[in-house]
Amino acid sequence: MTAAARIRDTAIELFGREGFGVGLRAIAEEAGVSLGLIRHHFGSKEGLRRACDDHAMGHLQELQAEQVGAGEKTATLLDQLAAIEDYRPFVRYFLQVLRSGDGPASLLIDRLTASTLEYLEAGVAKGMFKPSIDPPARARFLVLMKLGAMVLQHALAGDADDAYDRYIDVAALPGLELYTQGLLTDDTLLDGYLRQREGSSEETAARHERDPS
Amino acid sequence: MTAAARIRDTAIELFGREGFGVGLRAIAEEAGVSLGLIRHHFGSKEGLRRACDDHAMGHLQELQAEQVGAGEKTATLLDQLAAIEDYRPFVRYFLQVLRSGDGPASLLIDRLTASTLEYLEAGVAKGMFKPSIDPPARARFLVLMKLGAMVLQHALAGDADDAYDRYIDVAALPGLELYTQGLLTDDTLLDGYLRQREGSSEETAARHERDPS
DNA sequence: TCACGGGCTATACGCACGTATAATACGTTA
DNA sequence: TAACGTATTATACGTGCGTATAGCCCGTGA
Repeated sequence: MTAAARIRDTAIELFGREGFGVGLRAIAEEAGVSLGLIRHHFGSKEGLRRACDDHAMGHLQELQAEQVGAGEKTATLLDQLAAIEDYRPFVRYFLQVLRSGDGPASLLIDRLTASTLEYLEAGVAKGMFKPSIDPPARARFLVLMKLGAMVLQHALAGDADDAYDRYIDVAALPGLELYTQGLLTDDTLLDGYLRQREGSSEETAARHERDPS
Repeated sequence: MTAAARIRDTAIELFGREGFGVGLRAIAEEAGVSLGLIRHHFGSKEGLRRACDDHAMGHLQELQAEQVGAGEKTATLLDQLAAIEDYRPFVRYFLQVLRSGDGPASLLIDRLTASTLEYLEAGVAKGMFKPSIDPPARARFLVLMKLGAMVLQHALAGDADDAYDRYIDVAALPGLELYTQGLLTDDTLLDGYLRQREGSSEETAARHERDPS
């Protein structure tokens, strides 16, 4: 393996375990190279970060293409990745990206939302999932909740290796229960919200009628 | 207002807006004091951090005691706080605490879980919420998802001021929908999980029977 | 009146970081 | 063989950080 690739992989590992605050010297030592070589190959810390992003995103896209339509249960793509030991460094890296918020975080969320939407719609067609009033919004919401919980759990666990397993332990039952039976006993809150939204959107439409700015 | 209090409030504001990586010099300038005074009053950066934690947690507890049982809709305590302009700095600070994962993050989650559990059980008693197989696990799960989504949204928005409002916009409808009707059309997944769990816990019990370590 | 202590400041120390530069080792090509 | 570019290293620079120290200002009590 070329030294540049080794540096990149080490960086993904260390960024994932300790966050992007980790120093280049630590990465250099862990990779068994000098500090200068990192700079030689990647130009700057941000350059190294970009290379890590590209590499990780490439892996994600690759797997996304492979497993399209292969999912059966309620597992998201990141779940499937985390279940495979070899991909855990990437999952950890992605969680750090999300936690930092910058860089390709929105891109990552958009991609996972898209694949989730696809998966949900297929499930709706098969009669497995209930239809939604606003399918894209539902997909995004579910992704946001799921990833958020994973990020949080990961942060709480002090980035321990078994953070993902512990997440599964605490989330499996309540998640299935919520997905199966919901939480509310009647529709009044949802109906109320829908009526209110309809009202305000009509107001908005009326305003636009008068002054279409 | 005493200078120490001004430093503390400024620190909560800046830590909340820019994260705990912010320098003491920036805090000192914003508070209109010298760098040394922070050290004089709080000993170290960690001391200042502790003072901020205590102050924010105190506010939370205070409000928690005030509003016990006052909640009506599906809003968590942090929602109620975020809705009041004056408390947004505290909400931002709490989100940063959760994001960092260290310090009182678990304590914060435990407290919110406890109040959520209380709220859920009251709702179950009133026939508003469906009962759960494992109420504490459900409460913790809901808190983890909700807070996680908030943290994520906050991180994505680059800590913009309207992050919370944008969160409400995207989460209100899908959230109500999920809470009202669930996601799955039948109970097979949940039943399957329960059967499997029962089986493995019987195995565990049997193992403990033989070798109660 | 004078010593004293706490609020407060100015300045400096040491460290870790990302960055920059110069030099070395080495395989490839003319 | 000689020239050259690439991989790689060692060392130094500048900066911002948290921390440390010495001293000033001033109200208070003996």
